[in-house]
Amino acid sequence: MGMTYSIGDLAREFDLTTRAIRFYEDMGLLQPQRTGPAGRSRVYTSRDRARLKLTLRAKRLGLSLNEAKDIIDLYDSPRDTGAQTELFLLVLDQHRKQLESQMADLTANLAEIKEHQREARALLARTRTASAGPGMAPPARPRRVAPNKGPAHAA
Amino acid sequence: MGMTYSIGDLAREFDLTTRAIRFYEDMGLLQPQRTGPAGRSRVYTSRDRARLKLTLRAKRLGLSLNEAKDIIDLYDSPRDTGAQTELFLLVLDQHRKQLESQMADLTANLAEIKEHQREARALLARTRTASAGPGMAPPARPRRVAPNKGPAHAA
DNA sequence: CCAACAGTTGACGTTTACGTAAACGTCAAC
DNA sequence: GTTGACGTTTACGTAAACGTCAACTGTTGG
Repeated sequence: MGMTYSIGDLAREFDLTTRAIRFYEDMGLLQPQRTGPAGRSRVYTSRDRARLKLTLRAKRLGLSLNEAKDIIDLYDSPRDTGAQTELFLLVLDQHRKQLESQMADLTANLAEIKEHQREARALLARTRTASAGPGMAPPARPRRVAPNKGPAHAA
Repeated sequence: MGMTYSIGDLAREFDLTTRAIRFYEDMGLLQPQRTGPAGRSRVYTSRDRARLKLTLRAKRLGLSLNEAKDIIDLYDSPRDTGAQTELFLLVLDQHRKQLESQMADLTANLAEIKEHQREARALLARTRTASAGPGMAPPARPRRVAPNKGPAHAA
């Protein structure tokens, strides 16, 4: 509920430096309250924590901090009027399309990797059966070598 | 087969500046042949083109150029010995895990977006039926508003 | 023949996302 | 009463990924 965190708490939890967290504040991603004698220490709410979490996820997806901020701000922006909500939907749709195209990139990349893995495993199997290496190793581990049909790669 | 490209060709095709392409060369991602009188003009093969394509995909997934280079170089590195192939497989597996975790991020993000879309559409529907706006619009477009069960979001 | 256009090599500028001191305050523990 | 852990600000540094001139060269259409 009224859970709060120090800057060190968040740094530990998300494996960040405090420097980074303060930097995110400068970028407008976080707005911690202040406490202590002269209001020098930062206090983070669970809302801050949530924003930080979203920020890091966005980063892992290759977004800049500014892009992350735009999106996250959008998420907790007011939806008082119909117009605001319509705009919200519009932007969401853009964002969604972008993510879906990224998903395509990812899928392609993963497919390529799997193909390379198949090739490499097949190569290993052949090499091992061809030359009985030092230590005598017959069909060591069959490893599901698959039929290997189709061309090497087609980006 | 022996297809070649000028720097401008590639720039147009991939919507890059020639500066960027030359920069990628400096980073070791491309190694075009030279042509012309003093070998001043660059000529790109389809292999260069493929590497460029992979580079851009890696970029879209948030990788740095150096990371991209490491991976792409790995892809067309020699697999002469079993040891090399084993290492190759090892690195591929690392890379694959990373992509799969990114896939998880992406999926989570997409789910959140869809949830927000549902919420926003529901909000719009309620607003529209509550106040008959200027222009008289009854259940305009039903838009599949879904039952709306479960909490708002759970990152 | 000449302008226009694509290409070349530097070299410096810019933005992003922090790292790295320096220099200090505060509080609990020893 | 000082040490250590944690916090603070200000400020400069840096790596990545190009953008943006500047100052040419080569080539091609009119």
